[in-house]
Amino acid sequence: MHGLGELEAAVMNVLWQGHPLKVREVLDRLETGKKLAYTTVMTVLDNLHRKGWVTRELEGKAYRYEPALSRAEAAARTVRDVLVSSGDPEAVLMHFAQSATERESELLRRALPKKKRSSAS
Amino acid sequence: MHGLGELEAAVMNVLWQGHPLKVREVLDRLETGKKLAYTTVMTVLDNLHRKGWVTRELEGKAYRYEPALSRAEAAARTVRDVLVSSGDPEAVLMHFAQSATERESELLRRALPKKKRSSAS
DNA sequence: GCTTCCTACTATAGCGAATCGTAGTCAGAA
DNA sequence: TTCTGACTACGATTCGCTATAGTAGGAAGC
Repeated sequence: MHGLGELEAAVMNVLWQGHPLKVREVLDRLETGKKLAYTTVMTVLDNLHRKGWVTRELEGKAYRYEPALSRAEAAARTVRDVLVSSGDPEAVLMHFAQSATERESELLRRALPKKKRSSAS
Repeated sequence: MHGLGELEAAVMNVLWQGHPLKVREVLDRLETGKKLAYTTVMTVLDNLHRKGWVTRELEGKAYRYEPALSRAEAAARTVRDVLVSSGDPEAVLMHFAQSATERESELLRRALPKKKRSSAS
C-alpha cells in the first residue's frame, strides 16, 4: 500500500489506531514478535517524520507522533497515484470496475454522483 | 504502482508498449539517459520473469518477453491490493470518490456493473 | 549529584535493485 | 573444422534504504 518497510508499516498501524503517541507508547503497543530497542522505534518514527508520514509535536520533553493522513486517506492517495502513474487512468478504472464486488460497486455508485466538485489531491 | 525498481519499471514500460520483445530489442528501446550493458537488461528481464511480471517464450536461441498482465490490469490489481490491505476498503473508496475528477466519476458510473457478478481479484 | 527519560547523532548489517563480467553453448560463415 | 557472433546462465560488486541499536548529552526529579 505504501513505500514503507515492514517495521515502518507496523508503526503506522499503531499510530492509525488512535490518538497521538510518544515513542515509548508506540514501542509498548507494537506487536512484533521481537522486543525492539527504544531507539529503534525512535529512529523509525524519525524517518517517518522525515518522509512526511507523520507529524509531531513537542509535549514537554518528548514528541507526540500522529499520522499525517488517516489510513483511508493514505490509501486513497495511493490509489490516485497508481491511476496517474499508470498513464491511462480510464483503462485502469475500467478494469477495476470489472473486478469490483457488488458491495464496492454499490458504495461507489452512491458516493460518486454527489460530486460536481473540482478534484484531486 | 508496483513493487518494482526504477529500471524494472522502465523495462515494463517498454514491454507494455507493444509486442513481445527480445532482450536486445528491449535494450534498444529503453530510454534511460544511460547506455546499459546487454546483460544488465537481461538480468532485469530474468528477475521480472522470476517475479511473474513477464512471460517468455523461446524463439530460436533467444527468449521473447511479454508482460504477464497489461499495464491497466496490473494497475487495477494494485488498486485492489491497496483496498484489501488497507483494512477498510469502503473508507478508502469513499475518500477516493471525493477526490475523483468529474471524468473519472462519469467513467466509473458507467463501468460499474449494475448487477450481481461474482467478483474477483 | 545520581538516576531516568528523551532526543540527536552515528554505526552496522542485511536486502533488493542495478550493473556488468565471464564462461559456456550453438548456429553459421569461412 | 575452426572461428565468430548472438544468447543464456551465473556470479560479483556496488548502492540505497530499512532495521536495529549504541552512545552522548540535556533536563528533571529525588
